[in-house]
Amino acid sequence: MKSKFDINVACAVAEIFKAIAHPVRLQILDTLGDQEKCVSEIVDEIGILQSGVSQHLGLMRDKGVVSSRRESRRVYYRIANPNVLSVLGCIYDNCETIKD
Amino acid sequence: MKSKFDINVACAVAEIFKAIAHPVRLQILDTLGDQEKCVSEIVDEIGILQSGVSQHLGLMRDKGVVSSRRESRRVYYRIANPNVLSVLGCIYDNCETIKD
DNA sequence: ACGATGTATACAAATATCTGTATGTATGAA
DNA sequence: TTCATACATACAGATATTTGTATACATCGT
Repeated sequence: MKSKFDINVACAVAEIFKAIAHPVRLQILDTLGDQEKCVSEIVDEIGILQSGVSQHLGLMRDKGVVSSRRESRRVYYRIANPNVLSVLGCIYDNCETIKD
Repeated sequence: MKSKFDINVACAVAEIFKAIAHPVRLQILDTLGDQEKCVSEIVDEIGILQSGVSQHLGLMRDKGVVSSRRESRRVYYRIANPNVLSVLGCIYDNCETIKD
């Protein structure tokens, strides 16, 4: 049986996974959950440089993982791709086993 | 609310995701599903060089994503981490939307 | 207009990943 | 032992990712 994935679909899915597959980005997505947060809130919670957070957010926005809206001086981000929330749900459900 | 993930857990989870986040490795995992296949079967189905398949399998084995057993000349691989199957299930369930 | 705050981006050095070529190792058959 | 099959690995050039520093841009208050 051939793969259900052709190479194009595999590449598209891999792009999503690559956008998630980084410790800082996982922490950002985790702190976002189904909420909306601005960059400075995320910076406070993750504890890395603002430029780094912006870069990671920009990368995820380019891949369609998060979306943003500006409200006055602040830019609010949220998880845009519902599949990402599903996948994160799988992680939480299995977090203990994934850790090991 | 601080992240449920500390940096160590985030790194561990990211390692799993990095092991998955590649077009060829996604195709390998897809063709494996819950079955066991030997390297040459995978090579036939994915259509890339044997050395490449072995390298990707080795990487995933190092990360605990797949496991292997030798039977005479052949080495059979299967998905070892049940979380990976869960996550792949999420992808399949949402494949149409992920593609876009 | 000016300064302060909040966010984004350019750049570069360090590091990691990917992939083809060549070769090595393990097993079984003759 | 020798050969063929099946798989693994070493190596290296190409490419991509990561991260800090510096700076640019956007918005608001005065």
